[in-house]
Amino acid sequence: MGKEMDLNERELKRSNIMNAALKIFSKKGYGTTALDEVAQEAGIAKGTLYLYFRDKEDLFCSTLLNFVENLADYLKSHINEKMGPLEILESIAFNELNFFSQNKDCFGIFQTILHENLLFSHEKLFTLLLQKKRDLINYEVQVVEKGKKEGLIRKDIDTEDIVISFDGILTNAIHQFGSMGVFTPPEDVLGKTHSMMKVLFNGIRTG
Amino acid sequence: MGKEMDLNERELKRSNIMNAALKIFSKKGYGTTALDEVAQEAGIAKGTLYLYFRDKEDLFCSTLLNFVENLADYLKSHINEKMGPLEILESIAFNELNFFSQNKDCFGIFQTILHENLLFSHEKLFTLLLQKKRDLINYEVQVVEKGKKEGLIRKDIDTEDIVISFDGILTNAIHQFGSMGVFTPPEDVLGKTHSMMKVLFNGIRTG
Amino acid sequence: MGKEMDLNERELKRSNIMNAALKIFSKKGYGTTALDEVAQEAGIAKGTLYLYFRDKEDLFCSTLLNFVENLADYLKSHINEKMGPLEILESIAFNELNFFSQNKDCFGIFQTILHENLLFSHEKLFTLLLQKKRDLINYEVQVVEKGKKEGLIRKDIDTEDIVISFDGILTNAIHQFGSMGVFTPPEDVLGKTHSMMKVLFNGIRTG
Amino acid sequence: MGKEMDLNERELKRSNIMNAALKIFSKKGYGTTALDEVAQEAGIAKGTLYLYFRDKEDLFCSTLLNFVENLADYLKSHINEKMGPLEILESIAFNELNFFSQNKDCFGIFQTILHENLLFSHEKLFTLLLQKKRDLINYEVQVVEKGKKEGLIRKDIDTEDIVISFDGILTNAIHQFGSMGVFTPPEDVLGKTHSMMKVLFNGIRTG
DNA sequence: TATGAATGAGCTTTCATTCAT
DNA sequence: CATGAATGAAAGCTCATTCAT
Repeated sequence: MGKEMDLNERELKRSNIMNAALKIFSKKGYGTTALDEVAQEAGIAKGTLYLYFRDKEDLFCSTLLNFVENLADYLKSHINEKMGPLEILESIAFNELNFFSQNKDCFGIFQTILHENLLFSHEKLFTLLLQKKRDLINYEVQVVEKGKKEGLIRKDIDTEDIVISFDGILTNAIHQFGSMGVFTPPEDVLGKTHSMMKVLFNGIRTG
Repeated sequence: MGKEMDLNERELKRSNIMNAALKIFSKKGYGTTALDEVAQEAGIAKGTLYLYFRDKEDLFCSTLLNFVENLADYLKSHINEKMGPLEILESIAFNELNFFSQNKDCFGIFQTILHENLLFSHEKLFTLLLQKKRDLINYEVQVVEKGKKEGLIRKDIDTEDIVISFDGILTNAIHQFGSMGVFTPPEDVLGKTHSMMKVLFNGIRTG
Repeated sequence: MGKEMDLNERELKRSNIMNAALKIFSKKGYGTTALDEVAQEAGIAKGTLYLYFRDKEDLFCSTLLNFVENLADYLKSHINEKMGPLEILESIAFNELNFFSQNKDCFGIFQTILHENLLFSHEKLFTLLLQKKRDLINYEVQVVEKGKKEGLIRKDIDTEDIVISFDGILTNAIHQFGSMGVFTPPEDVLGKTHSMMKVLFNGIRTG
Repeated sequence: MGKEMDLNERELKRSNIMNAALKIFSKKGYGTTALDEVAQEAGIAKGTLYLYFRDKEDLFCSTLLNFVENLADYLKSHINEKMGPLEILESIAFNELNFFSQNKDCFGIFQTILHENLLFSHEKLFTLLLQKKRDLINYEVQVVEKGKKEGLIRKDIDTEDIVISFDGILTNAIHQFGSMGVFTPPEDVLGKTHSMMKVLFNGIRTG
């Protein structure tokens, strides 16, 4: 009956759906989420989901992939060549905290990414998702290595351990933004970031 | 089987089921886990589950509660009064890493605890579970406070931030033990722990 | 099917399902009826039932309510203001017998209404159902009272006893229409009704 | 290990179980009754039921059969050869009302007998049950026929219709004793019986 | 005999997916 | 393209029945 859809328009609608899906998957996890609810959140009919995504798994993986890409782009956009390694780590921390404090709906997605990933072990899309996650980590590894070379970061700790620590601190801090965290969410993200980075950079031990 | 069951025997069977459930829930999360699989893992019939647990939610919450209690007990059993605050943190880190490296099936349960908790907001058992988690964190808060009083820990970082960092580092490290971790599991947990704690205690910045 | 459904169409489909349900519930009672069979009788998939009814109990109560309403409407449509009390009772008897002789599937529903009502004591729908039943009985009470005032009905018997007798005779007669009745179904309902009413109106004693 | 059970003792235990079963089946109907509850009511283990009854159906039919036999025996024990037909009908009515007013638990069993009978169409036991019911009705038929011969009962009404009316009035009256009847249970059964029989014997029409 | 833990078939219910409109 | 009613496979849960003790 009608016109074919503009490619951009299609991409826009996909994006709209993924935003809704991100919200619901974040809140409920994969297995517990009903597509009914995603459709409702997106303001479309359930059947329409299948015009844009092959199936639930495709929607899930696409949503996560999209999210990780958005996050990575956001983080990269705040980094420039003139920054030193420590500055870069601080920037990543600040902007990641900032990103999530502005999108509180998504705080649960990290757990989903980490946890439900075994479900789809053999899917291309999932491999791609894992790759994206790895990319971010690899980038952090390079930054730390560079810091070591420049004599800014201790060489007696495995780069691997440093990155794990950095990511762990960040992830856990983000999680505290969620509704059921033990501590209250920070009013100023900047102060929080400094505090966190002080732990990482200077340790907690005195003298 | 027949004849009334010994209370201990009943507790033993409950425990057996919870071990199976822990494994499956850890791997799949709550929503995606089918009780069929739990029953099979436990070597019992599906209906038998309902002799020991009211429903799926009860099984889930009981399993998590039991797990957290076991972990807390394990950690406490390795702490004594003579240890200083830093030693205690190191002990918690070492033994928690150790616990999970010996129970690799369970590495996913942390995400489940953190993430799927919104599902059952109004259940007593779940409240209890949250309480247990909080207990552990509160204990860590006390240790850090004591460290500050004794002049061992910097007073210019919020205790809250320190605990978040400590837990984040640990949680993320544990997660790397899981099968799809970015890094390979460490052969010696002791070395890993020292490395992690070095980051926390001394920071990553040089001189 | 697609596109929003007409309200009348929805009501029609609900009605179709309730007709099937009436048949099966009548034959088997509540507890013994499997929704599989209802779906099959209605010519739809099992899942479709849940698009029109919340659950089995809702289907059951709705079906009974619908049935009682239909019966009441049918009976009322044959009564007019010019009829005397005895004529009205005879009309109710005749048309109720007639209704069931034309819908033999439903002869068992009375027992279901009477018997399984304790199951759902606290449901709104069920309260409504009881109310409908009561309405019919209250109407009969009024008719008998009017008959007494007009000097057509003996005043030395409790109205309550008269109504119980009237309903009992009718109910039992209807039940004889069922497949395992002791007596064979009457060929002419009119004759049967006269015979029944003769018992009620004139008693069985001679002279 | 032990003695064989005395036949009377066995019969006693069967009877105990059937009493419990009668209570529960009366309240819930066949399909909705769980044997757990019957066992609990009888104060025995669930498995023990199977030492006395082949299966649920056997328990159900045996219980009904036993009940009908008990009722019939009770009714017969109050009839003697000197009584006239009308006296006999009145005796049946009085004693049946009396029986149920003393065993209010059982008021629901009539519906169960009438309704759920189609379930077991091909069972010997069920045939037997139907036979017992028929026996009672046949006896009433004979009494009415005798009444007609003696000129006490109108010959212009089918015996069949008279018996249906008699049973219907009784059944419905008994049902009013149950908790959800529209009318309140009578304090004196004797008065109630007279009232009911007045309807049957003399009709409700004046002059 | 009596027990009650264990079983698993079968039922209720949910929800990803399809397809006629 | 969009819809949402319909589907049916699969999941949670119940309970009649069995059997080791």
